[in-house]
Amino acid sequence: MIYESIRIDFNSDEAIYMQLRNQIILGIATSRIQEGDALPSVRQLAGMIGINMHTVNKAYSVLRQEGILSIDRRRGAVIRIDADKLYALEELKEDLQVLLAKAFCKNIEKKEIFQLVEEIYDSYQVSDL
Amino acid sequence: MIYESIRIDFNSDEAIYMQLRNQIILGIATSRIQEGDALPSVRQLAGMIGINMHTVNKAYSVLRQEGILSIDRRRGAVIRIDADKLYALEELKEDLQVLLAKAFCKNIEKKEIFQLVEEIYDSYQVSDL
DNA sequence: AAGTTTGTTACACTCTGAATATAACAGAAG
DNA sequence: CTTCTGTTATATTCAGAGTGTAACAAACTT
Repeated sequence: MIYESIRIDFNSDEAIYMQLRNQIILGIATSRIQEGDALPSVRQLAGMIGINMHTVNKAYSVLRQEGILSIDRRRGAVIRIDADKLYALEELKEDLQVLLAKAFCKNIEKKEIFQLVEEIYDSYQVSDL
Repeated sequence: MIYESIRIDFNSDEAIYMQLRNQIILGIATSRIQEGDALPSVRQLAGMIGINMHTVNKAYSVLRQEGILSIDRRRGAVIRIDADKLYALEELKEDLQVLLAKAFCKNIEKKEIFQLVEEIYDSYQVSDL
């Protein structure tokens, strides 16, 4: 993955460590990061992006807690896609409930949502062919 | 809508005004609040839930900015479902990209997501028959 | 007409979390 | 042995959340 491509919006109301976490997850989904890959060290990535070491560390910690990163002392931070789908599904459902409720308020039809999901999810699928 | 049914988790890391905003949106989607309905005044609702007036006011302000509430001086806060779908679709797409990326990392298949979307969205549809 | 309720705004305060900075430590790698 | 790693600790600044009190004009109630 080209870590220089990571862009942080410092004017955003979203926390930097959350933006970083999201971009890493997106990087995995788009296969720019692959399972087993080692991420840069917290100091390296912090230097690349231009933020503090602890901010990167927090993003890694969140990803580790979510079961996406596995931080090995010798290999560094490694992508680990395991299968704790049970909790992930529960979490996804709660997030979708709020998201779809607003979509419903905006008169966005189910067909349009299906199209969106299809479009986005397929863009993740194709990339590891 | 039974506003006494609104439950705020004070131990949550999510802001109170955001929890309230989400519950109102969910209330609309599940037809517990209907278009044209007038919401309680900021002081009333604050008294019901047991929070400050300004917190309720902030939730209303967010909903107003999202084009869901229309605050009229004489009629109070009224549900207004208008059609600025263009921006709503863009926003939904960005949120879905992150959400589905994590789902992809968790090996949640597209079929499972479709089932979730169908289940949730239908629970909104049926309620206004 | 008088009193009440409304949304709105303003100011001040506490508290939490985000982000940064600096520093130190043990373990692994060169 | 030196360098780099993750990790932890302490401290600071800053923004936002939440609450409290107060005031105002407009609208409603009686």
